[in-house]
Amino acid sequence: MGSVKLQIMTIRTRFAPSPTGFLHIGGLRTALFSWAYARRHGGVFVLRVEDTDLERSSSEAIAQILDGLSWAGLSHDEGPYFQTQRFDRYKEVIEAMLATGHAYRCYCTKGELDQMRAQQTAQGQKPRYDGRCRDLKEVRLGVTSVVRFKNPLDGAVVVDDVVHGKVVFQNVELDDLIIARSDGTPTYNFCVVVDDMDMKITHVIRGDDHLNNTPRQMNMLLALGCKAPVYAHLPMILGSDGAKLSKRHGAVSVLHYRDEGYLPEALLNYLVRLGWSHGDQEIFSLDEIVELFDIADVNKSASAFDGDKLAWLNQQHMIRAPAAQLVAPLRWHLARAGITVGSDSILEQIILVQRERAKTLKEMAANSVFFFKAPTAYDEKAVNKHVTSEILKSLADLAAALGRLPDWSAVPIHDCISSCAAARDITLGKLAQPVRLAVCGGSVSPPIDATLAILGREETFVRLRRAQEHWGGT
RNA sequence: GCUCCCUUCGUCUAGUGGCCUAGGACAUCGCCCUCUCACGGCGAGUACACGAGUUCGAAUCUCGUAGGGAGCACCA
Repeated sequence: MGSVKLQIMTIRTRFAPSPTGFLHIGGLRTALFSWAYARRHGGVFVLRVEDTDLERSSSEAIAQILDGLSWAGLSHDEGPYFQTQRFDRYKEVIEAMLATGHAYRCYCTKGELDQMRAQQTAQGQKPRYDGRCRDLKEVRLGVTSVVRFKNPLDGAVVVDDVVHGKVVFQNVELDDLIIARSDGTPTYNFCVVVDDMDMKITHVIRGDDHLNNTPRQMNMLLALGCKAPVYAHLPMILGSDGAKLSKRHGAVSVLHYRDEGYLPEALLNYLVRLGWSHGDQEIFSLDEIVELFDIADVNKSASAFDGDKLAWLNQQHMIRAPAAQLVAPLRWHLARAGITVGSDSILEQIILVQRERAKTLKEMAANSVFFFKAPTAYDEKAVNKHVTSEILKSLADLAAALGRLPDWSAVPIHDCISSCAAARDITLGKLAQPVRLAVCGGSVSPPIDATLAILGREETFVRLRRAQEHWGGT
């Protein structure tokens, strides 16, 4: 038919973690890119758990990965599928490949294979299966067989990668990989192929440590009469020292960032800027990421993780977010610091005055404990510096003046402190610092007027009196 | 060892032959703002891994070299 084939293809991406450990930022970024790409094109984001390694997979890891994704807000449209629940399907495909001659049984023992590899390595060759069982006619008794894929012997596979461009692999470099172990269970590379085919994945977005697996997967797809998906291999994320991120070295669970007081949108913003940019823009909302992100713009080189920039972005997001949105997480962090807060309104007020002086919610919580717990000690150095007998007199004046204020809010409080200072012919700072010490115990807090306003009249007087008594005696 | 990938300020990046004596951001340092701490504003230093070639002209194209990474399992 000569008509133009205009097919509306639904974009389908997938995130396919193996539950052998926690979800770390590398995995989260892969998930983010797949998610964002699907969202941008109105596609479907599939979650698949690659748990064929029964030994190393755990249900705790699965739960942890799911928690991490849900905290980050990367919701999937399909799944989670579990490879362990698809063994019948894999078996079926293996039988079919055996029948069509795309796969064969191999009776080589582990010992034989080890010996083969040892020999090849000794000769400076790449260790690989030499195909000795490829054309075997009869079964070998007494040895349980594995099943190998019959990889083409010549020609080349071209991976047309969205981020790397065309990458050519010679088939001679590829050997016949095992697709079913001697116990019949399927192996990773094969499961991926069957799953991507069955789940109609159109775009495979994954770490570039998989680039070398791709030609084999494409060959298998071809043997199954299936069109290869579009591949995009993302560069890796390295530790802050430029070394590979691993569990032993710097890799932590994404939930660790929640515990440290980071906003998921800030983490995602940080991750999307690793290997990708949009002009000079640094701050992206989740919506903007969905709207602007394109894998085609991702660059090829690995990037190092920079905690300082993450912290800066986190603060920027806290400053931009509606205060109400930070109430729940701040309450959570305060609770972790031993403070339970009922009222939303006081938390909103605190957020408004604290967010430009904290990089994380955890830090904000720590800096805000004094609002709920009177200081048990005063910073000695600061007291020596700011509290004198003269100041103590001014403090008494101020307490009296504050007591006469009809309206307890920041502006009148500020005017009151300033006029008190002016009356004594001292700067505002000279008076504000002792007050600050009295109410929060240290020399750092939000502006003194806002601090007292939030603290409330009663509490302010209690703390002022206590400090005056304390300092008066020394 | 073999195959594949990567290489712009300390870090993340802009840059697709002339707009580049290389732009932005984080970090660093200085100044301003200022009741503290911050936020914010302004400014400074700092980079095209190296070597050849193509070209009137190269961060950008080609080839080498070096360095880094991945893969080469009955792991994923």
